[in-house]
Amino acid sequence: MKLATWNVNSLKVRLPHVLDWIERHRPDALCLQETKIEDANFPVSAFTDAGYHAVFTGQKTYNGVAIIARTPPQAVVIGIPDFDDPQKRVISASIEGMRLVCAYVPNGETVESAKYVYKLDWLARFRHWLEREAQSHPALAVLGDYNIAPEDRDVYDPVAWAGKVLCSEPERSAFRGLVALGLDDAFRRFDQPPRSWSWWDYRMNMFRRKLGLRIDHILLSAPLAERCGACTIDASARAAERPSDHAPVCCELDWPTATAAAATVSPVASEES
DNA sequence: ATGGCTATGTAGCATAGA
Repeated sequence: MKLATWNVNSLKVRLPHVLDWIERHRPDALCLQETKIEDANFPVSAFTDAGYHAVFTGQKTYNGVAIIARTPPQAVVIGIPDFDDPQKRVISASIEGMRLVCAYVPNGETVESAKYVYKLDWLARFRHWLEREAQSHPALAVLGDYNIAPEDRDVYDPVAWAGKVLCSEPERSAFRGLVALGLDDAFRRFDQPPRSWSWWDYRMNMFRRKLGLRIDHILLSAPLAERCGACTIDASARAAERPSDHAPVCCELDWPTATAAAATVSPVASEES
């Protein structure tokens, strides 16, 4: 079972990249952020043709999230319930007996910005909702662009970024608050190369210079975390022609799936069922 | 080097990303 998350920074521009990526990696689910596309224009058939189902909520120009999955996502919920946010940042659904939350956390712009206040308020509401979600869904995965570098080792120049947006203590505290719900940062369960990033600024040749931040994360509840065998960042996607500024983050779980079960069921057994 | 690069909406640039 493979789960992934990728901020594509426009699904219209990045659709060929995404189709190529799912063809090569065959994730069971891929969470997308910054689709920047209205629902009426979502490229449903491109994913259907690739053998995937898609659920999504989007808007023109900004934000927009989607879950692409090999099996039909069930019990789809748009947004954070009881939070009337016009910005399309959250979609959640169930597949293969687990609950997936796809999130695009606000950027915040600068710590002096009103957008930063919105970001912290948004994160508080997100946490409050996830606390209940974790209770009702023991197998919970929260994937997305958190726009938070949790620790100094997630930043290419922690001194220069100290206190800045994405690295400020209130943001890091909010991230730890999510972890405190029993959600484990899958990437840090394993030995990783030092200076692992998921985002590189388009400017100043930051990718070529290997200067970035790790701000895209997969958080797993205990039943999933203990079955997680790997978590990696596919930085090669950032080297593509016309890339997103983010790379996909991917985790593998030892988790039974319907497709795997169907392959192991004998013809006789399936006739009896 | 408070710029730089990319995408969108819209027809010049402004806004946003992080």
